[in-house]
Amino acid sequence: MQELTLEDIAKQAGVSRSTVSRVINGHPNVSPEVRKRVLKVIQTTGFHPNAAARSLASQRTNMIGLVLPRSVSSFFTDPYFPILAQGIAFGCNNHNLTFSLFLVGNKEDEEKITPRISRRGLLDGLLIQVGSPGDELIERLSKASIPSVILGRPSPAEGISYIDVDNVQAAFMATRHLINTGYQRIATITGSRDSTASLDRLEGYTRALHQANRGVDPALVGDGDFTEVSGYTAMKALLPAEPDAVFSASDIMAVGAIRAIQEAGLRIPQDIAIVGFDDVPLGARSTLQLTTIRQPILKFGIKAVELLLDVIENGAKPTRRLILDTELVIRDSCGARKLEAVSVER
Amino acid sequence: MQELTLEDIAKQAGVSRSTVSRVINGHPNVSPEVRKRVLKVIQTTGFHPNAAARSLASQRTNMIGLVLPRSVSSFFTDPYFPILAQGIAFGCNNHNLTFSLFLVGNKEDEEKITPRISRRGLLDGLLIQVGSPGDELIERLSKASIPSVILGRPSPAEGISYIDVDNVQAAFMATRHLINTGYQRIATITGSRDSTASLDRLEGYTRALHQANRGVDPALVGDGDFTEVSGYTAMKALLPAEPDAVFSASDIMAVGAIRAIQEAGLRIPQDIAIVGFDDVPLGARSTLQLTTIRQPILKFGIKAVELLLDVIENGAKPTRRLILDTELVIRDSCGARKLEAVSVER
DNA sequence: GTGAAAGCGCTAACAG
DNA sequence: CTGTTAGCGCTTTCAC
Repeated sequence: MQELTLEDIAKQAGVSRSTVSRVINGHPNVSPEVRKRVLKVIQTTGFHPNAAARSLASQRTNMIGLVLPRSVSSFFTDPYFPILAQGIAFGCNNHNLTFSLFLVGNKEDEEKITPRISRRGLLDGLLIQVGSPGDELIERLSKASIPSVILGRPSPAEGISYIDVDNVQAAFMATRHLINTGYQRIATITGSRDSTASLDRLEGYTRALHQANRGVDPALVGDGDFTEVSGYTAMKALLPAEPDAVFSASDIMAVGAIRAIQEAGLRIPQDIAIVGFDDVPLGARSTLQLTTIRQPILKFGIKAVELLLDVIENGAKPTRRLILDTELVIRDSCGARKLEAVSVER
Repeated sequence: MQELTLEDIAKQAGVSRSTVSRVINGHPNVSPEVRKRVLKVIQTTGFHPNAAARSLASQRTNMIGLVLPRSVSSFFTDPYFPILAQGIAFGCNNHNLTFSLFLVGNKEDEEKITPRISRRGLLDGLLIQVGSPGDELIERLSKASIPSVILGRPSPAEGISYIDVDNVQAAFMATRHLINTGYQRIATITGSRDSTASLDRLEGYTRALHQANRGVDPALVGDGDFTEVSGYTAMKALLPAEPDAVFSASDIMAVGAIRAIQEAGLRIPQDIAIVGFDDVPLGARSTLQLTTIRQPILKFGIKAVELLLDVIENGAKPTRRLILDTELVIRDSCGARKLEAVSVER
């Protein structure tokens, strides 16, 4: 019913189309009274400027996209992505952007989505989740010369703007905490080996051990892939090596590991301590309070939007790097609390 | 770099702009040879038509939005929504639609998002998740006269197109299964009482009981709100009434209930049987294999997109209703398997 | 401070 | 089957 245009509003307010455009876009150089008059007409008519026309004329769509490549199959399996999406949605709401989601399910989707995404006049910019190196999606998309920011550290990272958390430092903290708490045989469960996040976390683990003048015992390094079942399997394989503590590269894998530990009749943290990574809400996934590294996922999403906005507005060069800090959250599963209680008693 | 326009392609192919437009849009009335020639130029130049210009001229954006109202706070807590989002994304990929996500976080977001959504030239249509009746979002958006389909049964539903699963029938099946398996004191844990899904599930539970000539014992009806912790709390409150089976209106609440049951030192299904609803991947949330009602969530999303497309293309009237079927998935938690095994042994 | 006018890049009659 | 032409509804110089 309301097929109103700028022209209609202009007529009703007794001004020109340009003036209406100015007040809508908050430009200066409009006399207060005229502005008021126009605003009033807009209000009463419930007018909304046509988005397509505006995009066409201004060369800005105020839309950004989030691309989750095929290799990110855990979209609905790991709470990480929903939270991330929510953070991005918040960021978009803050800046009046529209948030569109591109889930690449299979090769076919990839073929279809790529041209759609790189079409000009659709998106102002792109947030791209790093996947496995096999995904040549990042390359392809960056060739499309659309402003973009990678979520996570890509490899190689030259000439690419990205946002990441300090995975090395985080894993270092987690492992050092285990060392300081007194554990001797500290194992780790890695994420997919082809992800930089996983590699960085392994690096942090290694560094902490080295700093304590210990070596990395291959028998204490279990291979996971960020899924819960992989955590379970890896832990089972680790058990014969008799670790007294485990640093898991994700909470979800930690949940799997916990199950393996409990099934073996061992107690946490008395027999084996465990530290996770992410601090996602596990709900009743386990009764145990998990000590973990808190990633600021929501903030990560919000910051990613802001970084992308910066790239959109000020150009892709120089490339930006934004590394967010993490935090060690000590709860029950690492055994440090009890230790503390004991020392207090002394 | 590639600021190509239709005109450029036309020039290079030695035809007019309209012809290029025709081949891009797959219109008939283009000679095969010309089509081939144009296609070739498009290919080599890597040309993509400008989306904004196309939207403006055709009055179609090929974008649809999913709106999750404020009352849906469980976006990252319940796997349901990520799976739904994935289904919608698939549907969009199938039809070359762009999928935008509107997460309404708070009242402020709502104020900001509503006008953005109802702006013409942005979205062709809207998928709106039902929330609690308090959300006047549906009303507001439907007033914006943008084609839309509600996800779930709204109340009232007059004049509104929606897609839903047959919650009454599903809950009926679940409860009847419990009855047939031989349980006498069958409890239920409801979802938020202001959601139609929850009300319908309670209705199905009631009907099954009535059909078996049993009444509903208020002491066996526990109030939840679709969160896991509410399932836990509701179950604790139910325990004194000594139920021998429980139908939980969601899997996530069932997980909470299971925890409560186990903490009370009771076994599942020997002491208390339990049936959930949704069939979402619970992972190691519980070691137990949960008998549940399978909702075709992915399909739900895909169908929703198709229904919306129908509304967009053929008008909002008559209003559409699409009700998808569910399925009872028998696993361990209901005790029927064992029963079966026993009867075989006889 | 305000209006006129020229596009933004495409689609879609309408001729031919 | 193909080209010409008129917009789609807005932003944005450029005069005044």
